[in-house]
Amino acid sequence: MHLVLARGTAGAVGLTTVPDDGAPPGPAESLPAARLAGEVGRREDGSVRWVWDDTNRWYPALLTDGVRVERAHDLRLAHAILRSSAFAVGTDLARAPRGPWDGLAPTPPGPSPALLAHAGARPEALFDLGEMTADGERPASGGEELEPVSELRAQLDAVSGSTEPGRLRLLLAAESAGALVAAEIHHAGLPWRTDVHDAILTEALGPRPRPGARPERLEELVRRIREALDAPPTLNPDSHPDLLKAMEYAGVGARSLRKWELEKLDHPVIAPLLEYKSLYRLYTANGWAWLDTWVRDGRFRMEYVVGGVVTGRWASSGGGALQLPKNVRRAVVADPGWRLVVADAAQLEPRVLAGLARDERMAAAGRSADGQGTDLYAGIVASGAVETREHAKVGMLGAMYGGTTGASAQVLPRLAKAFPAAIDLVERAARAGERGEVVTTWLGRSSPPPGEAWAQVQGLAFEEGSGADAASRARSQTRAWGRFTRNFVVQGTAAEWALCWLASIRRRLWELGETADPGQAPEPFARRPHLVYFLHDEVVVHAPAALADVVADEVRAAATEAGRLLFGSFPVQFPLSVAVVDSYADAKG
DNA sequence: ATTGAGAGCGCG
DNA sequence: AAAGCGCGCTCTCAAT
Repeated sequence: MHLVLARGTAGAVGLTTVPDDGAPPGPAESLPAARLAGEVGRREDGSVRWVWDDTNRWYPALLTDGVRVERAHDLRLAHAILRSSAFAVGTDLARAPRGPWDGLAPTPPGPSPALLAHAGARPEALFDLGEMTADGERPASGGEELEPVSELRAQLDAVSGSTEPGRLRLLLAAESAGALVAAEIHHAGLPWRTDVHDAILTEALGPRPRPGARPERLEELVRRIREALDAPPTLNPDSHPDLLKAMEYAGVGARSLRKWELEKLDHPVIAPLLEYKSLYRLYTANGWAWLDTWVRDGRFRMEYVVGGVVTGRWASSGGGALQLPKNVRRAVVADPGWRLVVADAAQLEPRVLAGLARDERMAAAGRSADGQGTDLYAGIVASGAVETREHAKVGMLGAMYGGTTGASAQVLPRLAKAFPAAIDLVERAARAGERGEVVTTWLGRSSPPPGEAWAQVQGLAFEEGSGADAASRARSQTRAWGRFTRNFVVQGTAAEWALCWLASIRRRLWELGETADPGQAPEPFARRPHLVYFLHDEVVVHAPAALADVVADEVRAAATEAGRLLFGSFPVQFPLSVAVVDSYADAKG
């Protein structure tokens, strides 16, 4: 059963029951926003699916009131998928003209709407629609109203009228579960020890400088750089043109300032410069300013953007949540009496490719009798396809990314011979992209069409009297789009596996129940293990110490479940490396 | 003052 | 070793 939440008038909330069997919706009930959390908590029984326009518009307020829901349907996210899915092309939803549900901007997980509503501060602002769209069009803000009940009907019809209702149903459920997870991670926050982070910074950079000044260690390196280049004190190492000029004058012979280019050169400036760049990065991207901005009360509150990447991966906004450098992960420390369970999926993308392509031999290469799986690249070596693990790895990466040079291209023919189904699948995706066609993930997320600029460049190449450069530009653009679609099917399906994994972990953790003593985590997680981080193929669970080992087992079971959800009985395994640690840095990365 | 680009590096 | 996929962030510098 679906329970649809909608904005009512004067801060009221409308609640409508929509049966699963296509029967007409019940009458809309109206209740004051202040009573919403209580009402949701009362009706939540683990089987209802809560439907709302945007998870971040509703769920943070519920969490603040300690209410967690088991299942949701995020209409904004679902609409975006259904609108372009190749599985749903013939449906009314896909054929309808652009409407208020198209191009809705995600709501940031900001201050809690319910709290604002209680405080009486601009309650209508709680329901403001997002502003921008990719093409600059303004979606319905004001004029057109979002009508969640009829939109749900349209979406359910689109799913059942699609060519793959089962897969789309799973995709929408997984995407929405992901939205719940993202909101919960924001709510709980990643445990972050400011004192440890500060110690890391002080050790590397020296004490925190006064505003506008460079840290001691950086200042010292700048002196050495100027000295090695015989440059004046006006040389600004943060200005690339400035620095390159000085290096040219000193005869260093650098064509760029990229780390791996500099590493090939032999000159006294190289060592201090490389060290400067590395420390400068730490200082600017994850230094004291970052700490001030993003860590409050011992928690880093990430702002994930679910479905923010075309492939279906999550993006993030602010804080660089998906780029936490390894050297600051020491600051991620479990609360006293709690542990971190860190798990990452081993060789996720090639395994997903094996499932996608139904490549029995590649699946076998990553499989072990105990069901836990074995190193896929080692298995490829054992199959005799290539000589070394490194060859297997760069070969597979090249196949999935479209690499055309070096060792990766060299071993590709041998992989193609040993695993024809897998390699053929990515090659076909690449050729489809080169023709300007759309490709689709296993569960039904379709790639965007190439776009106007693409067609223009292609058109120019065939025009009368167009030069060789126009033709080569078109050719290189064609290949680039082929690499994109080649990767899209793999990366996108891996993202679907990860969503299913997350959803399963989330449900299993909740089912583990409560411990006796509350920890420092906010309700509803004070006595429960909960997700605190997600990074494409990796999760961190914050768990009461006594539950850490059983949590590790559940996370493994969830990976197996995700594999089954996507690929049924096809025998591809998804092994994890799991560590129970106090600090994130102690999990082997 | 604000905006957009390019360069570079962090993560998977 | 530094090609090939997807991102976000911070910096400088030129354009507005």
